[in-house]
Amino acid sequence: MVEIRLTNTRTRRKQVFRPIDPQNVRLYLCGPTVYDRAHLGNARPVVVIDVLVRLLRHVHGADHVTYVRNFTDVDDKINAAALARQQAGAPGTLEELIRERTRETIGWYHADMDALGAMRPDHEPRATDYISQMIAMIQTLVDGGHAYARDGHVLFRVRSFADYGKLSGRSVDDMIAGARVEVAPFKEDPMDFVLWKPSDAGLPGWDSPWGRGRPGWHIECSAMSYELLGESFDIHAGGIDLQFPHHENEIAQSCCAHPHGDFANIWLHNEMLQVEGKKMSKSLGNFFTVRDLLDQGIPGEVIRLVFMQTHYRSPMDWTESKRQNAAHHLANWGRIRRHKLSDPLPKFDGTKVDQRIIEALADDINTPNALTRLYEMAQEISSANHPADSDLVLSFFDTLHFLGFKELDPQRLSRRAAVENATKLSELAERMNALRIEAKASKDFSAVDALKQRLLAAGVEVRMGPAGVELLPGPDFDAARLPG
RNA sequence: GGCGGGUUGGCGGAGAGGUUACGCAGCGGAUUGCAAAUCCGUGAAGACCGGUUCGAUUCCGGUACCCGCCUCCA
Repeated sequence: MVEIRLTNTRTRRKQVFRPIDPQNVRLYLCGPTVYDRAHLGNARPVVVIDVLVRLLRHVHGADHVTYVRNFTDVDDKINAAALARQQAGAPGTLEELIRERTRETIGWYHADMDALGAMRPDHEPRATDYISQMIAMIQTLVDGGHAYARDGHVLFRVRSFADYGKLSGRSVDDMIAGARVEVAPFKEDPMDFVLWKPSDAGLPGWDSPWGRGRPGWHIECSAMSYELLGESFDIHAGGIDLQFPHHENEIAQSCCAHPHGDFANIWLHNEMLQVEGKKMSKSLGNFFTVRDLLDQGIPGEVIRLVFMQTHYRSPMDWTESKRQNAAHHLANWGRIRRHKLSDPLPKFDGTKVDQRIIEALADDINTPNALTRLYEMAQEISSANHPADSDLVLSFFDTLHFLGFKELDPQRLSRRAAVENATKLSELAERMNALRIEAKASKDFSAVDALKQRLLAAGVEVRMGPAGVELLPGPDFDAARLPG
C-alpha cells in the first residue's frame, strides 16, 4: 500500500499518515459561510481536499473514507444580507429572507464547486440543524469549568485550556500584549471568545439555558465534527487564515468538551490565493467569484488545473498566463483523446491510474509533480509513432479521470457557447428593458412578468433596477430553454 | 509590536548535498497554399553575506525584500 505523507500544521512536519481506522478514514473541511457567492479563494481548499479524498479513496477503498464539509448558515453577515434585502423592499419576514438567502447560496456553491470537478462530500451538515448539539456542548463546557455565562453570553475560558495557542504557535500572554481587539466588559480574559450570544427580536435565535440566542462562530464545527466523525478523527483541513483563531478555538472547545478524544490528528492548511500579488479578500475588495470566471467562458476544469499547478502550501497567484497555460494543456489532452483513443467513452475505473502520479500525490499532495508526470505521458503518447489504445494511453485517460478531468478541451466549445449565450442574453435584456419602459408608462406589467417567468424557468437571474435590466446565467442555466 | 511562510532560468513551478526537473514563452528544424496547431531539437537558474563540507541552489547563521495571521475571511 502506498504510504501517504502529509504536512501537519500542528507539528510543522511532514509525517506518515496512519488512519485511526483504515476501514473509515475521516476528514473534515471547514466549509463556507453561506451569505454570498464563493470567491476564487474559497475554491482552493475544496479542490485541494478533493484531490486528497480521491487519493485516500484510491488507497483505502472508495467506501472507506468519510468526508464532511459543513455549511455555516448562522452568521451575522447572513443576517445583515437578509436585513439589507428587507430594507430594499423584499417581501417576507427576516427569518424567511435568511432561509431564502442560505438556500440560494448553497445552490450556487454546489453549482460552482461541481463545475470545478470537486466531488460532493459524504455529509454536508448545516449549522442550523445542529443547534441543540451546540447547546449541549456549550453546557458541557460550562459544567466542566471551561466556559462561563455573562449577560446572556457564554464565553470560553481560554485560561482553562493549557494548550491554547499551540496550533498557531502563540501564547495567550503574547497575544494579550499585542492585542488589537476591543475587550468586551463581560470577558474574564481578553482572549476569551464567544460560544453563545443573545439575539434580540430582530435576529434569528434559539431557546437555550442562557436565554434566546445564537451560537458564536467556531462552535458549529466542533459540534458537527463530533456528531459525524466522533471525538477523534484523522484530518481537519482549511485555509491557513483559519489557523487562528478559528481552528485554535475549535481545538480548545472540542478537547475540553471531550477530554478523552484527540479531536483531529492531522491539520492541513492551504496557503492563500492571491491576485496581483495580494491576498484576495473581501476587505481589500479585490475578489472575484468562481461564477465570474465561469461566466467569462473559463471552463471549470481550467480553473481546477490552474489550482493544481501550484502546491497547496504555497501562495498561488491567479493570472491570465496561467489560465492560458492550463487551457492549452486541456486542449492538448482533448486532441490526444480524439487521435489516440478509438472509444471516446471508455469505462474508466481507476485500475489503470499511473503509479508515479499516485506517488506524487502521496507525497503531501504534490500536484505540480503529478502534472509533470502527466505532461511526460502526454508527450510520449503524442509522438507520431505511438499507437492508439496502448496501455499508456488507457492509463493516461484513467489517470485524468481519476484526477477529476473528464471534459478536456472544453475551452473552444464553452467559449463559443458563452458568447452565444451572452449575445442572446444581452438581446433579451434589451428587449425586456424596452418592454419594461413601455410597461412603466402603461402600468401593464404582464408582458414583462411573463418574460421574467420564462427567463427564471431557464435558470437566468433577472435583476431589474433603475439602470435597466441585467440578465445573468444562474447555476441551473439552460440555454436551450431561453425564450426565442 | 508578536507569530508563521517565502525569495529558483524571460514567466510559472518541483525535487534532490554531487548526475537533464517539468511546463509555457524564445531560438533552430519538420510539416503546412498562408496562418494556426502539432512533432523533433536547443540555450538559460536558485535574493545577498558568511559558515559546515572534498563539494550547497539544497544544511546552519545573519542581512534585505515579499506575503500571511494577530479583526470578518479559505
